[in-house]
Amino acid sequence: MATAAQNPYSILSSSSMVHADASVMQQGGSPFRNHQKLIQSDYLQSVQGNGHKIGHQWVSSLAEGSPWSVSLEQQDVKPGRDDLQLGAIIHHRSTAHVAHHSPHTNNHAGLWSTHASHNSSISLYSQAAFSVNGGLTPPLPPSSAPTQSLHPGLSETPEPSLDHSDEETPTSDELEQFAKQFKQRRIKLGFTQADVGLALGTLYGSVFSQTTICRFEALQLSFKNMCKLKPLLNKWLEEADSSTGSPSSIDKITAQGRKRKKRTSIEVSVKGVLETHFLKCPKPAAQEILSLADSLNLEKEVVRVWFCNRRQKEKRMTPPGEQQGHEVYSLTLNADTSSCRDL
DNA sequence: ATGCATGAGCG
DNA sequence: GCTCATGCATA
Repeated sequence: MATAAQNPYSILSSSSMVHADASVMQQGGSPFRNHQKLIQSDYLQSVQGNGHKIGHQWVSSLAEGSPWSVSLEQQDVKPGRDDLQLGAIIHHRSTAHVAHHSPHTNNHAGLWSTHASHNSSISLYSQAAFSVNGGLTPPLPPSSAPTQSLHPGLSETPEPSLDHSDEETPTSDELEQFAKQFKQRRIKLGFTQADVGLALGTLYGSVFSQTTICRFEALQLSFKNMCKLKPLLNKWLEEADSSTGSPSSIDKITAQGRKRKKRTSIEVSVKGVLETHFLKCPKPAAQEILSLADSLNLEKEVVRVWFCNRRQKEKRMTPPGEQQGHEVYSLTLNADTSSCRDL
């Protein structure tokens, strides 16, 4: 496990690996507690042919009456910490303003915007730091032999007799297995999650972020989403260990500047309230959202999004409360979800 | 690793 | 205005 951590290039993700490894150890049961529900979804989005969505969408959509007003504000004022993951990419961040938001109640329009800071708002994919190798060239392959298969006896790994060659909808266990294996191989090969995401772009056309790879490995995506990504990751895996060392496409999809609303930080106490409401009513009506937002001194949109995210979280393979291992079918969020009338 | 956010697509 | 896939920014 420590292999990747010794990799000098891995600084940026070493911490996440450590955490993640811990969770891998305690897997056991099927995490698909919402399985039925997951399969029910119908609309298919198919792989986006290209991962380059250069976005100015935020800015443009603003023009047409969105509550957030347009601004050229630079979004980051991060103290130190995050700079160490910048690796080779030189990018310039400016320390503009600090406080950004909500001293008071439901203020619409332009809370976190308004002051234009003309900064070069070029936010690169910082987590993909050494993206100089978008292809399959491990920064520094650890000593372990790459072509070898994963060892079957680490935690338990029953290894279902499944060939990763079929693209038929896998079972939850298969996905779980694959995810676990994928992660182990990935680490052994000396790649970070960000590397993989980038490589997928250079190799197959659709880039993915560190976040997505991470969530895949942790089974934190919907069942369908997992199924969609599996073949791609599988291909990468095959490529990766067959072409260890061979230089590949060295192109890089460098970033784009996209204006994004500063992430709202919701206080724990407030989260508690939201959580409570969610349990009572996971799908509050607009009016309720409004009053809730009002009483919590949050923007309505923030509350609305919070509920959306909370619902989505509920639908993941690995539900919020537990780490995989035991199946606890507690909250059975039903699809119909009529809005609540009494609160 | 995860919280909040965005946007496509769909009623 | 929701769901879903996805990701920037942050802890």
